[in-house]
Amino acid sequence: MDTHSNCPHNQRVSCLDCSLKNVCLPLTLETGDIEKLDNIIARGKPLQKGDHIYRQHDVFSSIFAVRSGSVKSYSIDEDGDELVTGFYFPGEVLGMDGIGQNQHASSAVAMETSSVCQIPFNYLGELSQSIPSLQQNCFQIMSQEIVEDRRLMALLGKSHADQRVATFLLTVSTRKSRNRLSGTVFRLPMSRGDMGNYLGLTVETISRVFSRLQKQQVLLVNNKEITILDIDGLRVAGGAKVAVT
Amino acid sequence: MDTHSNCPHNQRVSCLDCSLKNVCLPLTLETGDIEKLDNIIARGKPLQKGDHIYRQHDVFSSIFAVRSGSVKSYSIDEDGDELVTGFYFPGEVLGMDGIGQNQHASSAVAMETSSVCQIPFNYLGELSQSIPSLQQNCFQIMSQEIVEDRRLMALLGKSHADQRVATFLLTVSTRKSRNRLSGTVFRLPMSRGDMGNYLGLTVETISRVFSRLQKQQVLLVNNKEITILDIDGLRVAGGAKVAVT
DNA sequence: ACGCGTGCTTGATTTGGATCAAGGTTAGGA
DNA sequence: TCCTAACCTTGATCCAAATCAAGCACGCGT
Repeated sequence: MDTHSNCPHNQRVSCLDCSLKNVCLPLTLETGDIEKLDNIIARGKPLQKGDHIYRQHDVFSSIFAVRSGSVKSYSIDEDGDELVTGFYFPGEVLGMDGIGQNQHASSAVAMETSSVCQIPFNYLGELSQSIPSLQQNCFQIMSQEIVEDRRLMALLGKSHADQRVATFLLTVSTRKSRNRLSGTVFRLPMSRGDMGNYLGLTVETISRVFSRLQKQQVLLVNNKEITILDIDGLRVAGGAKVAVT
Repeated sequence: MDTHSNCPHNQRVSCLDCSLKNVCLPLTLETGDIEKLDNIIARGKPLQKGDHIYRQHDVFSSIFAVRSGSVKSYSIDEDGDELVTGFYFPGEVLGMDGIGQNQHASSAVAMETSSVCQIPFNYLGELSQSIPSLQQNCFQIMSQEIVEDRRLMALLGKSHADQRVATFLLTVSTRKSRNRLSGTVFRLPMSRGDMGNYLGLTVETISRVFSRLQKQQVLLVNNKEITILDIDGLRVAGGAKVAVT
């Protein structure tokens, strides 16, 4: 196993050395406190595409932070249908939907080779008792998740197909940028099916919207590789008013 | 002002005496800890229909628990459209979407004469440092909010009008029952427009679904008064499989 | 009590996206 | 390397809910 520290799937990196420390859970922590957090975090070996991090109804014990790769969360409803509930990129935290019921409300699976940090929740709770800003961070991350879910609900409730897809791409773009990656040229790790499921659209509709946006010179689509040619055009497709200049 | 303790809008009730203590924030607290929580909670005079509790973009400082009446939360999007994000009944906590950005992501308004308990969040955070189960409760309430938002997202993403309305009514029924109120005969405090907005449907569709369900002898609708005649029928309309007996 | 406005219901028409159908492309395994 | 299965694209048709339109009922303030 490669332990060279610049390997993105490296297991041994401490939060202190992690390139994500400013976007992940340690967000506002001081060096001493990061070390304490560091001690409770477990880092498993890299996950392969299709490997599960946890499964729906598993007893809840930890939350997870994505270090590299990407993760999809989904649940199976009463009719046996899959329901994609979220996508997670490096620096993002997942699993918090399990706290309330003490069991995971969804399953989480790697969409590509990925590595995640496991943060045992009872230790995190205890640690939060002595590090006020860590407790604050936990509240903030959960609150943010609520805000983003609300945004998506709005999108699902009142937007048309083009707007949903455009907004989704803009969201992904923003999240990639936050990790200092290109916000205009990126790879979408999920299938069209998963994207459609998440956005409440069929595969066919997703495909058609991509074709349409490409015809309008807004996007360049090459399978999963996306190039945003005209980000304002995408915002307009997403429902934004035309800039009054 | 009436201070008689059985008045539902009474300002002076302590959490200890409050009929909601088993469904609200004090959920798992011990008597001594409830007293500590009690000391930080402010109880204003009753709100009239249309009074705001907080407004979108206000600086965040407190979360609120509904004591009586009912509250609607909504936000205004970039196009100036109202977007209903939730309804809150007695014992339910609102305002947690403001923690992440330190400003409220939505506005909250009383849908009828109501009273709410104001819980200053910085004191609550401090108190949580010394009462582990209170911290745990806060995490649980937020986690539960995420789970419920996910459920609604699923509903908005893949369900038809009848299913959305049926599921919504079942949710309200469950929440009324939790407060030891009738789960089959109740008043919907919101307008058809707000309900439609929340469910991603138009007023006309809401109205038609109600008529349809009434024709099917599943509901009895009298303006805002709802009587559920056949709760299994409603579950079937909500997409449940027919019971195999 | 009356009048007015807001909110609700019902009907007719339109439309965006689902569904059905078929062919093309890509990636992974033998 | 080829084969196969999963995934993606494009076209044709259908349908559920939006939109447009009009009348009704309830509650509120004077």
